Amino acid sequence: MEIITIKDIAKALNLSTSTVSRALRGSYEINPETKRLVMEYAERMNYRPNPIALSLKENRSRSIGVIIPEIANNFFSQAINGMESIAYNRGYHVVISQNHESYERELVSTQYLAQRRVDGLLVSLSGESNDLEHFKELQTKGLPIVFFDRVPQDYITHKVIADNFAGTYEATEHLIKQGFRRIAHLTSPSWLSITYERLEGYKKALQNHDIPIEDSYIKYCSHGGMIFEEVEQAVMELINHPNRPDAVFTAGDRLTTTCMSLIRREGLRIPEDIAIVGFTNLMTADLLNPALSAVRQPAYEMGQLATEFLIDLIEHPKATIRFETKKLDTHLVIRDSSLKATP
Amino acid sequence: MEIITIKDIAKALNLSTSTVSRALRGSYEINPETKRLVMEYAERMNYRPNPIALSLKENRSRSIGVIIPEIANNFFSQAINGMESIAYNRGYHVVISQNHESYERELVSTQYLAQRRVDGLLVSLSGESNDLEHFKELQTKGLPIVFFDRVPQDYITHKVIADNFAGTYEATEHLIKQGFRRIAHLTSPSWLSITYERLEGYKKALQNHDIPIEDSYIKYCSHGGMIFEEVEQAVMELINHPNRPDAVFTAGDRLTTTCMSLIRREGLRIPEDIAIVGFTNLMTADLLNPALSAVRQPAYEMGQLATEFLIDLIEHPKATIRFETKKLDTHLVIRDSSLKATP
DNA sequence: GTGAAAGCGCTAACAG
DNA sequence: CTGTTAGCGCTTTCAC
Repeated sequence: MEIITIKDIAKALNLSTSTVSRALRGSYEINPETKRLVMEYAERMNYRPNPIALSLKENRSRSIGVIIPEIANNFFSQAINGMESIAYNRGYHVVISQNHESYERELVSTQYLAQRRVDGLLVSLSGESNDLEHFKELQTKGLPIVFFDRVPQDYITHKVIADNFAGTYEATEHLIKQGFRRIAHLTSPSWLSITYERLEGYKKALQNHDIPIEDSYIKYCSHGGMIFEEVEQAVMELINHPNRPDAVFTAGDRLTTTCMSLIRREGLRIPEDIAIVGFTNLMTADLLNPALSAVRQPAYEMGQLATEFLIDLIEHPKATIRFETKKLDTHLVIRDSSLKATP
Repeated sequence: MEIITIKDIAKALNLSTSTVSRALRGSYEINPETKRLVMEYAERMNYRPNPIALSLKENRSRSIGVIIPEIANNFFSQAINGMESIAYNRGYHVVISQNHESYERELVSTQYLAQRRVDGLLVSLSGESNDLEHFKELQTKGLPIVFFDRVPQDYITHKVIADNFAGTYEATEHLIKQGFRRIAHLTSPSWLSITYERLEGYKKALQNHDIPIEDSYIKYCSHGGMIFEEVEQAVMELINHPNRPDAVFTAGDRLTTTCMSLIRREGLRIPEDIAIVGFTNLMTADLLNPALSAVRQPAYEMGQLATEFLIDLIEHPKATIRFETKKLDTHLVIRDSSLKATP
C-alpha cells in the first residue's frame, strides 16, 4: 500500500484537488454527497495529509521544540512527560534536543529546530549560556519562547521556575536546625538563575540564624557536574578545608551523586562526618546509602505549565499579554543523609 | 534580519533561482565568478536552505527517528547519546519519541515519524508490542528499520542486542557461587526477546549447577515495571512464598528499584534475607543501600552500532546485504547486594 | 553558463 | 458547489 495524496483521491473520484482538499477539511461550501464520497475514500485508503507539505505552506509545523541540558536527568525527563501530556492534547508534537551543557550544542539545536519550523521553543539554558542572542533573534522573528528551570534574568517572556530560594532556604534551615553549623554549598555555574536564587536562599538561612557566611564553603562547578574532575576538585577542597564543613547542600543530580561518591571514597561517613541535602529529583533518593534528603521540584507540573504558556503564545500571537514568571513550590523530603547523629 | 531564500539571493544578484541553486551546491557548470558572488552573498546574509522544502522535494529529511520505551531510563538515555554521536557526524539529526511501554503510543509515534519523513527508524519495542504490522508495512514501503535491545524474533533486519543470555547466566551463576539456592527471577513481559533470553540464561545456570527450576520463582511484569501495583504483587508473592527465595534477579531499572523498595518496606534485609542482582544501567548503583550488583549493558556502543547499521541501510538502499544481529557483551559488577554474609 | 518551467503535496484566492 | 491557478522553497530537466 503506497502513500496516497490528495491528487490520487482527486483522480480516483474525478474531482479537482481543491475540491478534495475542501471536502477533507469539511468546508461548508461542498456538496454533502461529494464530501461523503471523499471522506469515505480517504478513510478507506488510509489517507494522511503530508505534514511536510503543510509545514512548507503554512510555515508552521504543529510541533514544539524542547532544548534541555540532559535527558539523563530525572528532573528533565519528568518535565518532558509533563510537556507531552499538554502538547498532545492540544495537537502538538514535542521534539527533544539536548545541549549537554554546551553553548555550542544549544546553538546548533536552536538553529535546527527553528529551521524545522517548530512553532515555539521550551528552553532550559545550558550551563555555558550567557549569550542569548540566538533566542532573542528568533523571538523578534516571531518565534515564541518560554523558559523553564534555568531562565535568563533579562529576557521578557513567560518563565516557569521552582521556588529555588525557598527550597534552598528550607533545606539549609533544616540542616541548621539539625545542629550543623559549617554548611557548604556545592552548586552550578555562577551565572545561572537557579544558582543565584539557591545561593540567596542559602545565605538568607544562614543570616537568619546568625551563622556567618564563609565564602570558601561555596563552590561553583561551571559544567554543572558533567565533568567529574571539576566536581572532584571542588569536593576535595571542601574535604581538605582547614575547617571542614559538617554538611553540604548540592544543587543538582550529578553534583549530588558525585559528591556522595567522593565523600565515600575519602573514607568519610554520611551524615556523621558530612551531612548532605540535594536539590534533585533522583528517583532512587530513598534507596541510597544513606537515604538522601532532597528538595524536589514539581518537574511534571513545570513542564505542563511551560507548555500551556507556550501554546497560548503560539495560538494568540498578537494578544498583548503581560508576561509572567510562574514560581512553583518545591518539596523537602527529609531522610537519613541530613540527620544529626544523636551523640 | 528576516529569513532569506534562494529567491531573495537571485533577485539581489540579478540571477535566476536555478543559477543560485546550482552555484550554492557547487555545480561545475557555473561560472566561477558567479559562484563566488553567490557564495559570498549567501554567507553574508546567513542563508540556510529550508530543510522543509528539501524534505518535500526529496522525500527525505536527513533525520532518523528513535522510538524507545522511556527516556527516564539510563540505558536508553545512554543509548541515545551513542546514536547522536554517530548521527551528527554523518549529517543526520535524531528525533526522539517515547512509547511509555504502550503499543498505542508506539503506533502513534511510528506514524508521526514516518509522516515527518524520517529516513529511518531505531526501535526498542514497547512492553505491549506483539503485533509488528506497522513496522513491517513501513519497511516494505522502503523505510529502513533497525531494532535494538528489545528486538522482534521473526523480523528480518539488522538488530543490536546485549548478550542477555550470557549476562544473566553470569549473574545467576554468581549468586549460586555465593551460596544462594532459592533464586527468583523478576522480569519483563514474557513475549519480549530480552525476557526470553535472560530467562534462558537463568535456567541454564541453574541447570548447570543442578538446581531445580521452580516456576513459582519466575515472575513476569507485563508493564515492565511501569505500574507499581504489578511489581508489588509479584514481589509480595515472592516474599510470602512458602519457601521464600534467598536471592532475586531483576531484569530492569524500575523492576530493580521497586523490588528493593518493597523488600525494605517489608522489613527484610538485603542481602541477608534476600540478595539481589539487577540487569540495569542505573548510574546510582554503587550509591544504593546496599550497593547494587548489576549487569550493565554497553548502551552507548549499542546506540552507535545501531545507528551505523541504520545509516548504511539508508545510504545504500538497494545493496543486497545480509542482515546481522550484533550481540554485545555485558559486564557484571559485583557489589554488596549479592554477597553472602559470612556466617 | 544561465534561464524558464515543472513539480514535490497542499491550500486559498479567484472564477465560474 | 467546483475547477483553475498560483505559490510555499528548492532542485532539476530542458532549452538556448
